Amino acid sequence: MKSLSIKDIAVKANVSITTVSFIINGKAKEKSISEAVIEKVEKIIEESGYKPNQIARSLRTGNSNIIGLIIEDISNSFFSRIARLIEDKAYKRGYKIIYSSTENNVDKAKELINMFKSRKVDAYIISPIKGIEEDIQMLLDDGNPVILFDRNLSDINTSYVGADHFNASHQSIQSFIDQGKKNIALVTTDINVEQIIERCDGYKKALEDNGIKYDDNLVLKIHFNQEERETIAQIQELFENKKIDAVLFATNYLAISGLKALKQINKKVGDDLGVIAYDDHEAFELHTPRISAVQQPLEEIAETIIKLILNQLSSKGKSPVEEVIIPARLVIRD
Amino acid sequence: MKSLSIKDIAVKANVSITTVSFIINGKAKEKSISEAVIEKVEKIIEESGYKPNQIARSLRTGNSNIIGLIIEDISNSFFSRIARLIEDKAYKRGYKIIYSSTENNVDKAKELINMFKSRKVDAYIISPIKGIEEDIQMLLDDGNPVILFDRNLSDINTSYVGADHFNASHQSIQSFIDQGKKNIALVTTDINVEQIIERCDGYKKALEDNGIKYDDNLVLKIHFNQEERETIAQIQELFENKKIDAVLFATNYLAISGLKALKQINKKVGDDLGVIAYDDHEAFELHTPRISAVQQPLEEIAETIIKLILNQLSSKGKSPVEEVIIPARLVIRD
DNA sequence: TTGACCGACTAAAACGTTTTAGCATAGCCG
DNA sequence: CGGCTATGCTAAAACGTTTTAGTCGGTCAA
Repeated sequence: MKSLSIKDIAVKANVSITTVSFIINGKAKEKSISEAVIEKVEKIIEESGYKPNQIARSLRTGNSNIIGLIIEDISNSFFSRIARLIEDKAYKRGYKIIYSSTENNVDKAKELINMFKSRKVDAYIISPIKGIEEDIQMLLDDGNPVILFDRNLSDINTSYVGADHFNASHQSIQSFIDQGKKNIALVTTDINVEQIIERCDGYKKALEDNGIKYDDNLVLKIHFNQEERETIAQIQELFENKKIDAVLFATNYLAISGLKALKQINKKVGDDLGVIAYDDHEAFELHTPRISAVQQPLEEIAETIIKLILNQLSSKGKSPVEEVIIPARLVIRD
Repeated sequence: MKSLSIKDIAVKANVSITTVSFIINGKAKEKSISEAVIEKVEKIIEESGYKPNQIARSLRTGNSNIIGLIIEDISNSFFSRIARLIEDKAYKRGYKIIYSSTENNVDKAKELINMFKSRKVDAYIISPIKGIEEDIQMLLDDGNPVILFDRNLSDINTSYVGADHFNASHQSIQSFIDQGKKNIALVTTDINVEQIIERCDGYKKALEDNGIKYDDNLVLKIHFNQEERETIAQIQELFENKKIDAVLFATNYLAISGLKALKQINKKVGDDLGVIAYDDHEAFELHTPRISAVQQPLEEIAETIIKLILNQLSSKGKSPVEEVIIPARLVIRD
């Protein structure tokens, strides 16, 4: 069963395709189509359930009303929540989101960009990784709106929205120190992205500010794509061999693995062992004792991203590059 | 900067558009294009970084290589994990996923279907809700491949993939009874979807099979879109007013709210109060004590969905309708 | 020498829109 | 009455592909 085209409607209404198109696009008044014709055509459209073919429309107009969202991993709750918020807000403005996960793989990320490019998405929202600077620069050169979020790429001059990772991390460590902790570990990942680096820098700076010597042995860098089992083993090794009275996990999934690790070796979180996780997670509120976490203001981040994107989309010319750094909130629990 | 078109390539290579198209689509041999020309054109394509415009391609061929995925809520870990798996598998076969969340809203679901329809997606994967039967039937009538998952719609005759909710639920309750529990509560949602109904039916049947009378007062139906605060209050009320020694939560987010509720009123999960959650969640493994859960085989579900979709896409004719029910696994913890 | 066939390629239609440019007719002013 | 403007509409080009139905020369068998 072929679906209806604008032509079918035109024939049924006994008017030209042009007229139908004007009516569909709300230009009827402007183009001085008579009230009678407008009504007739609208009735026919209504009755027949005709929907314009977006593909043809996109081909003609050059825009797709689709925004491409490229993230690390949709199954990570930070990203899935952001995705949901962005989707929701975009949807309300008539845009659809088409997303994909890079899994921190440069090749996949490049492929995704190409895929989106050939699909002519109207704008790109990217949580980038090192190694795709060139591809992003090409998008910018072609005049596409691009917003980076969560992590910045210093070489790229485009708008960015993210939390203040440095200060959040600094503040977390400071809170440990204020509680009298001295041997503070950091469990982080080995992926080389700005937001992770800032978290490390905040850690170092806080130690330094308090006259505590930075000890490389207390920092564990976990390889990104490895099995959780291995991660757990490495964390256990760290805690068994070092004297540690507090730990900052640089991502929520590391914190989850870490808590599992501690549980298995029967190390209790509490007064003797402080834990803060970067990025909140439902599990933390529920854990006994409850785990403190750095909360990124997801709603605000999503809202800002959409705002910037829409600005760029409406002002055809170059919009100013904006970097929005949003404070994150350390939620101390128990 | 306009992006390149096939015409630019043709001009550069001094051949016709047709020839370039054949080469791009791997039909060069078949159409007897000479080796020399193939090489020349491929070189130019390579150098110029030309990518075919998928929109024009879709318009012409009528298919988009996009599969539409309609789910309840991408920020729910069950769905985000499934989405990730589906995306991954589809991607490997050259398909992209475009997804959207219905939030259990019939109007939004209908709109999404229309949106996907006008975008000419090649196939639909839908976790449906009551009230969109007609729309789905229209898709089927138009000859679109449609796979339902997670929940079935009895009125609709199309392929379905889901877990065996009835038995998983039955088994969960049976395990409570085997431990000597008598007053078993069920916390579920009020959305009227088959998979939830099956979970309730499993609950009832298990009680009946063991000669325990079904008590309506032990079943709490939570309104879907309400604030978590309210949910927690209702659950607390249930536990404060009834004698309950075990509870099955029909979804993972209800279990999370439930555990928070119990924690607040200082009711300890353990020997005196058994808890099982439907759908696993990282928080359960981490909880003290660890929470038992029904695990749906996500990997298998995703794989089956993709397999069915690809079958339908390749066999242009009507493929047989298949209902695949996959056993779920009750993981008893602690 | 002819006709059939083959190899190597191409012209042009078609997909379903949007949009530019223009065509009647009518009314109005001077 | 001639020229203008407004009203109400439409023809046709264009967007970038794929694909059908060729064309054009050459080779080979009869």
